[in-house]
Order: sequence, then C-alpha cells, then structure tokens
Amino acid sequence: MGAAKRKRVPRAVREQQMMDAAVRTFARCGYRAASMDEIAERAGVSKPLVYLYLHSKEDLFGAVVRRESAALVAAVTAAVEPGAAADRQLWSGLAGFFAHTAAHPDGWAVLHQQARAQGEPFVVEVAAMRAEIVRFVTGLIGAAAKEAGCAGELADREAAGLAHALVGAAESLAEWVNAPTAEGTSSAVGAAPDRPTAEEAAGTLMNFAWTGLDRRMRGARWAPA
Amino acid sequence: MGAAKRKRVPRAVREQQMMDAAVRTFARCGYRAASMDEIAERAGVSKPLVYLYLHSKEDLFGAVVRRESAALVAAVTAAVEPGAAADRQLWSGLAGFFAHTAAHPDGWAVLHQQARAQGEPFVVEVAAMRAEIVRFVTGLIGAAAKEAGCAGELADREAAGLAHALVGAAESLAEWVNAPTAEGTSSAVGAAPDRPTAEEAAGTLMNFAWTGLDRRMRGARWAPA
Amino acid sequence: MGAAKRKRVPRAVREQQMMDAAVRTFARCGYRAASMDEIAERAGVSKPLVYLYLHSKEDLFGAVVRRESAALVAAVTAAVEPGAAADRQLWSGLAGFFAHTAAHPDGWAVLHQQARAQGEPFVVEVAAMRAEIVRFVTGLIGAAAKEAGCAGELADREAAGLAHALVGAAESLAEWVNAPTAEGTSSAVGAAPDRPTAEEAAGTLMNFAWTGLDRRMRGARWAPA
Amino acid sequence: MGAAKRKRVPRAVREQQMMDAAVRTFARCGYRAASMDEIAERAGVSKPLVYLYLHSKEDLFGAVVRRESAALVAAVTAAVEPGAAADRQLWSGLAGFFAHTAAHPDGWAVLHQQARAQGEPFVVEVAAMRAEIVRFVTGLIGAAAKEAGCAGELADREAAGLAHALVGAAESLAEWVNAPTAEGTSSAVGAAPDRPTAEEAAGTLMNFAWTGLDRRMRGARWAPA
DNA sequence: CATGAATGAGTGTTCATTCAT
DNA sequence: GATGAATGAACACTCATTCAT
Repeated sequence: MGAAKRKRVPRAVREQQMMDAAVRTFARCGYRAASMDEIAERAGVSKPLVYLYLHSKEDLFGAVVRRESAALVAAVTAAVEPGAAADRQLWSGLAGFFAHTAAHPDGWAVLHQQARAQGEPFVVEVAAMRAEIVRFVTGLIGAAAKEAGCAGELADREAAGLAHALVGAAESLAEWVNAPTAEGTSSAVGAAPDRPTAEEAAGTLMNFAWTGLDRRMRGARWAPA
Repeated sequence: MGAAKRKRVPRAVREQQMMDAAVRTFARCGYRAASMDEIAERAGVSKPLVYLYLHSKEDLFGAVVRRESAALVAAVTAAVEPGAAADRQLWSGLAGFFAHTAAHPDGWAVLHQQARAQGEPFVVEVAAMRAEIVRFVTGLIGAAAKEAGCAGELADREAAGLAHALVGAAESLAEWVNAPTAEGTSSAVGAAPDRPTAEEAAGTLMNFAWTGLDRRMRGARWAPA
Repeated sequence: MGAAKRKRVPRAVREQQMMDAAVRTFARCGYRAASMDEIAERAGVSKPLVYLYLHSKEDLFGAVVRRESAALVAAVTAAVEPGAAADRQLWSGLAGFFAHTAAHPDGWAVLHQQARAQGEPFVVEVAAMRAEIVRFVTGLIGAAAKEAGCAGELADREAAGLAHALVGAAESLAEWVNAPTAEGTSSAVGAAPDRPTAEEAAGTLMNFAWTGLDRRMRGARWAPA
Repeated sequence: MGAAKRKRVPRAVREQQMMDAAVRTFARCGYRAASMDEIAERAGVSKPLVYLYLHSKEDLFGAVVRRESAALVAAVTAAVEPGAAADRQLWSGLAGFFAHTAAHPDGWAVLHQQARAQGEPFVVEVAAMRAEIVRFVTGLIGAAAKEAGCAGELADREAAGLAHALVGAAESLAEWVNAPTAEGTSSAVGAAPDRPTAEEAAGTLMNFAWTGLDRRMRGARWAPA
C-alpha cells in the first residue's frame, strides 16, 4: 500500500529497464559521474536489485556497451540490401547508420563518447564493433573495385585506410547532423525541416566519397607536387 | 637524498610541468578517474601547489584543453604554405595534423576523447577549436572550386558538410595510424609493421578525398537509383 | 566482536543518537573545529551514514540548533504556571530555565556560545528563539504593570529593554551557576561548595529584578544627577 | 618599483596593523574560519612577516584577545569618577562600557562571541577579564550597601550574584542596542536618531537595576509564595 | 628585512557495494 | 524477491606553517 505497489516483472524485462536507465544516465553524465543511485532510481527499482541482476557498475556498463553495439551493427546490417551493387549497399548501410544514431542518440553517445574515454575493457569492446563495420566497408570497396574491373590496382591496405576514413567521415557527419536540436523521438513527426534525413546525409557522403573512390579505383592518384 | 628535495623553480615552469603531468594523466585515466594526487605526484610537486597555481581540477582541465587546442591549431597553421594552391595547402595542413597528433598522442586523446566526453564547458571549448579548423577547410574547398572555375556549383552548406566529413575522416585515420596495435580480432590484415609517415597518411586521404571533391566540383553527382 | 557489529537501528533513533553526539562535540570543540569523523565515531556509526541522514555539517548543526532551541523553549514553557500572577510566572519560568541549562549544559553551550559565533543562518535562528522568550518576558512585565494598576507609566520600548536586560541577566547567572569551577584568579571568594538549585537562582534574580521592576512600575526613576 | 614600495615601518606599528586586521577578520569569520592569508593580506604584509612577529595563529588570537580585553577594561575604568557616590560610579562605568562596545564592535565580538567559543586558553583569558569587571561591580554594590547603612544585610555571595546578573544584563543590552545597523565609525556623526546613546542605555539599566538593588539593600525580599 | 615557493596533515563529502530483514 | 540500513575507501580541496633567496 502507499506508493503504487511495484508490479512483479520478469527478470529479462527488469534488466532491459535497468539498461535503458543506464544508457540515459551514462550518456548524460559520463561513466564515472553517473551514480548507481541515480540509475536505480531512474529504472524505478532499488539499488540492491541492480546489483543482483547486473553485478557491478563495470558489468552494467559493459552490458550496455554490448547491447548498444549489437543494436547498431544490427541496424546497419539490416539496412543493406544483400544482392545490390556495392555502391548501393554502401549507401543503404550509411543511411541505416545515420537513422539509427539519430533515433538512439544516448546509445550512440555511450558508444562514441563514453566508452572510448574509459580504460582498457571498453575501448577494446567498442573498437571491435567498429572494426567489424570497417571490415564490412573494406569488403564493399574491394567488391566495387572488382566490379570496376581493376582489382589489383587497390592494395588491401589502402582499401582498409579508405574504409577507416569513410567510417570516420560518417561519424563526424552524424554528430554534425544530430547535434543542434535535442533528443528527437523516433517517429520524427516534429523534426526540424532543415535537418537532413538519414537518406540525404548518406547521399551527401556518397556524393563526396564514392566519386573519389570511383576515380581512385580507376587508377587516378593525387600527388603533392 | 632521493628525489631532489624541494627544488625552487619559477612559477611559469612549474605550471608547464603540472600541465604536462595533467595531460598524461587525463589521457590515460579520463577526467573523472584522474586524481589530483596522481597528477601532483607525476609532476613531482605536492598537491597544494597544484591548487595554488591552477585553482581546481576543472580549471586545470580547462587550461590543459586550451593549451593543447592552441598547440594543435598552431601546428596545423604552421604546416600550410600560405601562397600555395588549395590542394597543396590542404595536403600540408593534413600532414601537419597527422604529425602533431602522432607526436602528442596524449594531448590528442585529451582533446578528442576526454574533453568531448565531459559536460558543457569543455565540449564547447573543443568544439570551437574544431570549428575553426572546419572553417579553414571549408575555405580551402571554396577556393579550390573557384580555381576550378565552377564557383556556383557548390553550395556553401554542402561545402561545410564536405569539410566536416573530411575532418572526421582525418581524425579517424589519425587514430588508426597512431593506434598502439591493430584492433583486428580474427584473422584480418593486422597492423603494418611500418607505420606510415604523416605525409603518407595525408597522401592517402587526399587520394581519396580530393579526387572526389574535384569531380564533385565539376558537377558530378552520385544518386541512389 | 568487540563494539557490537552493525546493529540495525531504525532511522529516527539513529538520527537522535547522531544529534546527541553532535551536541557534545559542537559544544566542546566549536562548530568549525568539530570534525564529522569525531561526531560519527562518538555516535557509533560510520561517517557516510551521518551524511545519508543529515546531509551536511551545516544541516546537522542547524538540526541540532533547532532541536535544542525547541527543548529549551519547551522546558521554560512547561515550567510556568499559566494562571498564576505575573511575578510567580516569571519566577517559575526562570527556575525552568536554570534547571534546563543545568541539566543540558552542552545544548546550552551550542545555543549560547557556538551558534551565535557562526554566520548568518544560525545567529538568526537562535536569535529568533531568544526573541520568543524576550517577548514572553515582555508580556509578563506588561501584565504585572497592569496588575499594579499603572499601565501607562511603562512604555513598550522600555519594557522590551527591561526584558532584554532580564534575559541577559539570567543567561549570565546561569553561566556563573553552572560553571565547572569558579573563574576567580587572585584571592576572591571562590566557588561555593554547594551549587544553588534552580529555584534558588531564580529567587536571587527575582529578588534583584522584581523589586526594581516593581518600584519602576510605580513611577520611581533613577537619574545621574 | 612597480606596486607602491612598502614603507619601512617600526615593528611595534606593524604589529598593531596586523592585530587590527586580525580583529576584523576574527570578528567577521570566527577563529577557525579566519585564514592567516586573509589577515596578512588585509594587513598589507606578507604572511611570513606575520609569523615572524606573532609566531602562530593561536598566539595572534591570544594577543588580540589580551589587547581588546585591556582596552575594554581601560575604557570602563577611565569612565568612572573615582570619588563619586557608588551609584554614580556604576552609571558612569556602564556608560563607558556601552560607549566602548559601540565604538569597537569587532573587538567586542572577538571577546564576547569568538573567544568564548574557542577552547581552554581563550575562555579563561576572557573570563579573567570579565571577573575583574564583576569584582569591581561587586565592590560598588558593597560600598552602596555600606553607604545605605545596612552592611550586614547583603551577603558577599549574594552581592557577587547580583553583580554577575548586572554585568550580564549590560552585555545583553549592549548587543540589543548595537545590533541593527552596521559598523558605525567612532565619531558617530551619522548615527541613527533612535539608537540610544551610551548614557541613555546606562540610564535605562540603572533605572531598572539600581532601584531594585536599593530596595534589596534596605531589606526588601521577593519570595515565591 | 621581506617574500615567493613549497608542503604535511586534515576537512567535508561521495560512491560503489553489501548484509540483515 | 526486494529493501532499508550500513560502511570502506577514496577524492577534491584548504590551511597553518616553513624555508631559500
């Protein structure tokens, strides 16, 4: 009696609620500044329950990082059309990336800003996820080169470098595009009219990157002199 | 005996020593996890002296961010040849950027990872510095468009977007190139034994970006269909 | 084993224990010199618990001041016989005051010496309590004047001044009476071996003050010439 | 050169300047909260000089207490007319007391609020000074009793109690009278019109106390029944 | 004589974490 | 299963105090 009796909720659901609260809190305060008290309160449970289910702050953060990493990779993977041409695949993957980060800014902040700022265990985890994406992009670039009929022209190492650059460009663009206004909900009914959609952002980047890649794959080169 | 008892050192010098220690500590532990005790010890002074000169942890971090920001901007600025062609300027600026981040990884980590993960005062400060660089790159892209004789073709807003993408690509490449070991998990290509020089990294990026920009400025466009 | 490990005690009780410890510590060391460590130890709990319940040193001191103020006012109020004559009421109130300060010397020290030596928030609080008592005494003086049939003779402002003087006299007497040892330096009379009871002290003060008030109310005046 | 060369000043003068600064600082912040840095700065000298002359914070506070004690006693002593009648002497002494405390509120605050709130060494010192004044008043009361021709009627112990009460009443009245407006300068050109002068305050107190004493000395008594 | 440089020791405060109920 | 009660360990910050110059 009294303050709205807590409903009995299965463990899996409670864990998700806790992680939801943790994502928000970690994104807004940073890993260290976020307190377990605040997370528990935001999740609407008592602190010992958080420890019972998720064992420690470090474990909780790790779980959050893994969940958000998986969600991002899943979103990008689901966005690409498997059989399409390499450029089309790249474009749709980028669109998926922009859409997901726009829809889940807190998750993206945890991955991109918080996890990378903490020590060993987390940087590695998020780096692995990023490496997976880079590898995927590297593959697309290689495939495109093959499609263009000039396989040997582009060394594996250079392709990897280009993929890294492209992924970095996408991240930077995502931050720029999502920055000014605050946490939009997913449905996006009231989005500002001048904020580009995910597809537009992907188009802008392709416009810049793909043409460069395309010419590079055909043997063009820039030299300082 | 032992650790040179209480050497008298002028204030300006001590402040630099403290900030050096702070850069290392903040880069390795993050802002919150770094303790003033550790910073003081690494600087070879007592904690009260740090407070006497730099007033608070927040002030110290701010001073560090400003010093490293200024150093990075100075390095990039010093690297470009003022009268040269736009592409040449871009290349040399990129080379300066890669060289500086490779030479000062801790400073770069503080700017790129730590300061952006903390709240209001610092994100703004480092964002301002980044904006300055983006503006410079935007200017170069505009100049290049003019040199190429196709001024009206490229909207200001698109040029800014391209600049953002390019800076992001450079940051990403810098992290890849300067990484202690490769982040590959499975088989992968792995890190090359010979880390590329700053000029090489700048070349790789120009090779990818400039050719794309060049074609884009001449009206080429990529479209999803 | 040893000091009763972690006994579970309800919050309300623990808070009183903490405040008891705080009263002793603040009275003996002063507000600033008292350390939260010492208070916690004397209360038999750990420091974080003190902070969990009482939030800060300032809050703790404020809570102590309020509790002791209320206790003193309650003791004085409870001592007076509501229907009695004004002089009788005054006498019994004084007796209550002397009895309470003698029984709770630490509480009295916190109110009279420590709280008044600290800044804004506390001086005001204790001044308000004192003003309440002064107001009560002022009322009694006025009532006595009416009883004596000479209402207009005594201006309100003079009555307030007399009340202030009387309260000050009582405070001073209380300190003298409750002093651990006499403060005489040279020969002096020294402390009497038998400390007067509260009723005796009240009598002494009435003997001095009431006769003066009585004559003053009948129009007597002292003039320097 | 540069910032107004400090004039060479004899030690005795410098010490007085330091103690002036200390009185202000101790009165406003309290003993513990006052920092030697602030005192030195307010005195316009460097901190080591304060230590050279006054050895420690405790010594400095002690010196201040002694100086202000002596000044108060001297002011009261100088105010009484040696040969006059006892009541006249008491009145003029009270007037001296009110005048001095009004003119030196910081000194009075240090004696009455700060010194009494600190531990052993200072409470004793200020208590001794107070005892001296109480003894003087006790003597006056005895003399008055003798003048009134009823020596045996008033026991020494009761006279001492009355003196304590009278001194307490004076202190309380002084605080009431000096409280509302802030630190007036000594000359008192712009004093509020409704703040009583020292002579008026002394008159009020005599009006109340002396008539009571007078009757008491003639054998009158108040009794609870 | 006077001071900038320097520190040991301590303060209030917070947090992740556990147990008894 | 869920929670109020409780703590060990650490951290940012301050201050009285002393040398070397």
